[in-house]
Amino acid sequence: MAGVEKGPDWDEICKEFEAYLERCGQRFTKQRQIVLKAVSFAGTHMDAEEILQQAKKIDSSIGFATVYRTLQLMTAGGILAELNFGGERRSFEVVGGGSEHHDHLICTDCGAFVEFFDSEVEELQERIAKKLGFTLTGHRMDLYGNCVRGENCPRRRKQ
Amino acid sequence: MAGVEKGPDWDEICKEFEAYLERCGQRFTKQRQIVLKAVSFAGTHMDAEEILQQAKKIDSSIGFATVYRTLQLMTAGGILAELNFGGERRSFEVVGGGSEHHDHLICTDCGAFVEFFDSEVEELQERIAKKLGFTLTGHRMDLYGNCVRGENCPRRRKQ
DNA sequence: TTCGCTGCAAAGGATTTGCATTCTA
DNA sequence: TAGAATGCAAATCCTTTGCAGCGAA
Repeated sequence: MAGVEKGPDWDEICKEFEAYLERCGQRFTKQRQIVLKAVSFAGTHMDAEEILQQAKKIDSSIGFATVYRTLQLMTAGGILAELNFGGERRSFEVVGGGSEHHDHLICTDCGAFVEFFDSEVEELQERIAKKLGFTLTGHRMDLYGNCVRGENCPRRRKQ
Repeated sequence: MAGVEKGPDWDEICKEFEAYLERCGQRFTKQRQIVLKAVSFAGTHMDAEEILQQAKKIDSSIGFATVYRTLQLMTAGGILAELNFGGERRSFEVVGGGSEHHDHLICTDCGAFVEFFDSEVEELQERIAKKLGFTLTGHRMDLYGNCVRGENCPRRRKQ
């Protein structure tokens, strides 16, 4: 069943990151909290620039280095996933903190963006991996298409 | 059914690129042929550096600029698809010239790489896109997992 | 007091661009 | 011959790193 994703729970995600940091003997500093807050803020994927801007609203002294270092940590800790949509710059989205896994559907005309979850896809992927002799640990699936708005789409990029 | 992909046919892919260039009022130059040859050579994805090296074997005077410009053209023309596997540098693979579409399965331990095609996946994706009000034009699906070789894998990166 | 963390600035790497020259239709 | 395409080098853009000072256990 295709449906809409559930957002991450702040407390849970916070706890998760803190636990990861502790496991690595690292500290859950003010800046790391701010970056975490910044990246969960939008509820969708953001690139480093956007995350920095958001973080700066909370503490303007934060710099790129801290943001990048924190993003790396959070990705390693399974709090964030890294996304790359064709040609665009690297971006990140929350996958920890009880946020449900989802895939993406992107309109190539206007950039409209839908996140969805489909259990059939998940099962099928398991079966495929198994058949090919792999133990599945993760996946990403991006669908590209044109949204219903078609030629009337206000954000349409090309005619 | 999961299976192995079919490689591109050189004549067909050549014709396809030439037709695209003609449509855009551009020329099918010697260098563009060489880059095309270079990227179809390996039969799998290659990054710009690898493509340049391959191209230089045919004509050592070719430079990065030409390679990048040509890759961009070929991607726009639907001859190549751009790939980004987590964190690694951008790479490209042939999707035109009658090469069959496929998805990827990557071992996160050793980098083992399998290309597969599964018609159930294709159908399912169509259904999902339709349900969400999109006309599907393309997709990519990457599965991550651990290959059978497990701890005995000679190329294993981490213990 | 120690060791990790931060911010700054500089370094690094990949990709793109400007320009004079060369090539192709 | 005109407009494109090329190769070089310089410029950009994104990301990482080095380092001195700051902060938390």
